[in-house]
Amino acid sequence: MSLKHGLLGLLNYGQMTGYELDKAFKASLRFFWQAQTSQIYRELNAMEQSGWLTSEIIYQTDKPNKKLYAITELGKLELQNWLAQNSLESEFQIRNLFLMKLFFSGGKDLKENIAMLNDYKKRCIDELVKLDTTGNSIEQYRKNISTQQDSIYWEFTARFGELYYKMYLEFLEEAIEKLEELQ
Amino acid sequence: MSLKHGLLGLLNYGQMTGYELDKAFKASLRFFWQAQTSQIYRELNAMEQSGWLTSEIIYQTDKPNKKLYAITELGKLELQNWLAQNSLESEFQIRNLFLMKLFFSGGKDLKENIAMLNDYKKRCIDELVKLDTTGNSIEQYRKNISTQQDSIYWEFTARFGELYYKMYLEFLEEAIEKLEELQ
DNA sequence: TGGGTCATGTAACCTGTTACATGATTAG
DNA sequence: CTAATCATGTAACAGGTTACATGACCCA
Repeated sequence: MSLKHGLLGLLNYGQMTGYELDKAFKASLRFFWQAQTSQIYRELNAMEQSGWLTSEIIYQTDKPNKKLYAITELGKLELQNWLAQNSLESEFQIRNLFLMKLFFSGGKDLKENIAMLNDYKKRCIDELVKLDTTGNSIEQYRKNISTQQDSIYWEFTARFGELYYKMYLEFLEEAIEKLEELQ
Repeated sequence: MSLKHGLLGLLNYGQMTGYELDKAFKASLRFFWQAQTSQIYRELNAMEQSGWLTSEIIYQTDKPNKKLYAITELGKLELQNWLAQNSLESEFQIRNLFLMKLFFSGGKDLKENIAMLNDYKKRCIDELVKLDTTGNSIEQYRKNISTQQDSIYWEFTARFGELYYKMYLEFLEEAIEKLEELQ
């Protein structure tokens, strides 16, 4: 359970509709968790049934009606509990398909592999550029949504992204170099 | 689909039973992918039905009978196809619950958060020690199972692990320092 | 008149997790 | 006598993915 807690975390900042949550999720949490729109609606339903949320339908004439969700006391408790317990094992695990592919790449020829690593390198640089942009958006959110206390933790996660992709880039460059030596 | 391809990759080195695959998976791929024993058996079944594998029952008197799997031509093709196409988007995504928790940690008090980061730091050091040990096991596998061509890619994935956890450690130390300044 | 935004979902499927079951042999 | 190793799974559930559906309003 993780998407549920991400949604709880967002709703703890204030009431939101599924549509808004979807956008907020994709704007702020997308770097370390991904969720389909359909999954978000499904989870919101389940969370309401668990008593973590309440909803209210807002009738609109010019736009489709919407369902505004609010976190309950039970939901807040659940969020606090989740935040308090650090489950080191599960949270430390990596799942990385690129590494799995790389592990089995001995069967392919060198040139193909060098090309592959160069593709990833380009992608890596893209990600670093994107992070530069989101640095500013944290500034904006900070003023609008939340207390200053939160923003330092948001910056931490952004910093992780920066360090991560820099490390990734370093790794790719090193690997490309080693493969080129074999040619 | 990823576990299936990991299993294909292992079976491409030679015939194995589900039990052996489970152990091989946990020995070599566990760093970047995790799988339950029950899931491995289930996937092997599905893969045989797809015609990627064939199986042969080995009758034993002193031990339980076993089912030896071998990769088919179709399976090899599937593996090669998977290796050839690099799907940058999905393979680049991170899923990290620790970061999600950190993102929402503004509500907790400083001391708790510093303690949490220190727990992760300890765990990080543990992982670095573990990787040091597996460095040797690659050496052993290299001689036994496969051609020398493969081993460079195995070393790459181990190197990624090293860089990753060093980066993680650096990140945690930096974050702890910043939080301690706020006290 | 075609595409984007607003807004909600359902259905089917695939993948991953948890808990449980069986039973012989062997090493400490 | 107890725990580990060998060896196979099943069942139920939780979580994630893909494809599809609806329909009004607004802007170019």
